[in-house]
Amino acid sequence: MRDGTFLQNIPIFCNVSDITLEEVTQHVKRSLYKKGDIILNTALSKNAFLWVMQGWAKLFKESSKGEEIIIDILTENNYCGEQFIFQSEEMDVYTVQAISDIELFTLPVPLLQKLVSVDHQLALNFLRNTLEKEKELNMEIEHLSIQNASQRIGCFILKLQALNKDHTDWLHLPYDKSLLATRLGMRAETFSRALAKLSKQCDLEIKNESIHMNSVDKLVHYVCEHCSRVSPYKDILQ
Amino acid sequence: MRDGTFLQNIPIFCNVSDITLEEVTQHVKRSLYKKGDIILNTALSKNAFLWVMQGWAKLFKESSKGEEIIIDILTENNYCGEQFIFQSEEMDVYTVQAISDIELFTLPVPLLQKLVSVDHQLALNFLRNTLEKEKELNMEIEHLSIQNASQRIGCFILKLQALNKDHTDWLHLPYDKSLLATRLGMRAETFSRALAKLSKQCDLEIKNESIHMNSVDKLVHYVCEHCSRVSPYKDILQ
DNA sequence: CGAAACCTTGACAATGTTCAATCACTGTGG
DNA sequence: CCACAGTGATTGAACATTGTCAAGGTTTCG
Repeated sequence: MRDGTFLQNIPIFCNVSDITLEEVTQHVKRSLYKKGDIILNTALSKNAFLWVMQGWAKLFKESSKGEEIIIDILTENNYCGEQFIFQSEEMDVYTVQAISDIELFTLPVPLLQKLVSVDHQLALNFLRNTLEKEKELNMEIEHLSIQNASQRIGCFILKLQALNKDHTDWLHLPYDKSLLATRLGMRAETFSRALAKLSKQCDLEIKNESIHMNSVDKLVHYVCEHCSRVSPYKDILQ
Repeated sequence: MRDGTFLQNIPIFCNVSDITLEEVTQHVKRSLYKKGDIILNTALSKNAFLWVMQGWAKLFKESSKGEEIIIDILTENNYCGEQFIFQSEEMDVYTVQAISDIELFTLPVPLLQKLVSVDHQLALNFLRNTLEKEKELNMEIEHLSIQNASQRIGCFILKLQALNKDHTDWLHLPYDKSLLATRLGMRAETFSRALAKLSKQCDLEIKNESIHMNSVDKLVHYVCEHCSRVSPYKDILQ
């Protein structure tokens, strides 16, 4: 726990001052959780910055009617809690739950508030990462408007392939299909039908939660048809 | 043009150093444009940070098929071009056009790059504003999933009311309905029908582009039904 | 094995899109 | 002042997509 060398590979802490690194090292809490574990409850979430190193977690809260509202799903190099660094009066609190075995670290928000206000490089790193997030959110909005259910699923599969550094032949959906459906803005039933349609259209083999692409090209062509992105997955995938 | 006192009321430049303020004052370009004017073309956009002081502008680009893709619509205290401050290889360029008479200022991106890397307070201001934008984008995504067409229109009307500082009885749609439809993720025809439905449901009077709310409460209740926001317009409006 | 959770399928309803026709408003030129 | 073209807005009808509800199938795990 005292060894903070891993921090220097985290984009947020790249090139920050030795003092910052020292303070962070002293307060950082690395943890492992099992699938299903509650990582942060609503009381804790507003005081924690959380960075995922490996695995998957979901952020959700309860609506007034008691149903679960998914706010975000995080995987490696995603994070949450940055909104609390400049806390305004009213802030969304949420619960964070592991949806796979997961490795992560957390930091107290008050510490980050202090460090960001002092360490210029840290502020710049946060700015860069937040701008990147902003860009992704803009893409997501565009996709919700112009992609149909099958295309959104296909887009998710392509992102999964980009995460698949070992280039294994088969991809595995990292969490439940019903949760994925919610994440992609559709019902579980729609997901089921849309995935079936996609697999016919783009020559995918599907066995339960495993997917094999016979032709990445076909999938990219079907998914990225109307996308405004300068370089969609056409170029990212080999 | 030499007088930069107005800058201190712009959130981005609040409390920045005198040196920064001096540099910005020397390079800032305040401008007025008429409705329809092109403010930045695709070549210029990637070198300009743009802040709207009054009026409305649209950001758009051409898809591969030549159709117009709306990226964003800006009004007072909105801005664009912040993505270029940390330019990665591939960046979206766009065209900015005035959709009402408009007052704004621009700054060269390279200057901002330099100032942000030197002035800690400026970096913090950008970070705060970007986090705020991130929050708004998250709300927009939630709304696209859970609100129907009428509710999204109602939500826009409530935001318009929040901008209406003079508390005039009648609101005026600030730009074409067809553009507003696109902005809200629907077709012009759907917009037309959904607005008619909304006006019946929530007791609105509508004459061309003018809208009068007979009951803000009814509208808020209809629009914010499922919204996860801590304080929706219920509390913002008197 | 058996219960629980998850997924799929069918029938039908609700919502939004597409295409074509028409209407309303604006501004121009005769 | 009117005719007329052009733009934007509305409406109707057919269609496509997605949501809803209910039933049944599959997988997982004690």
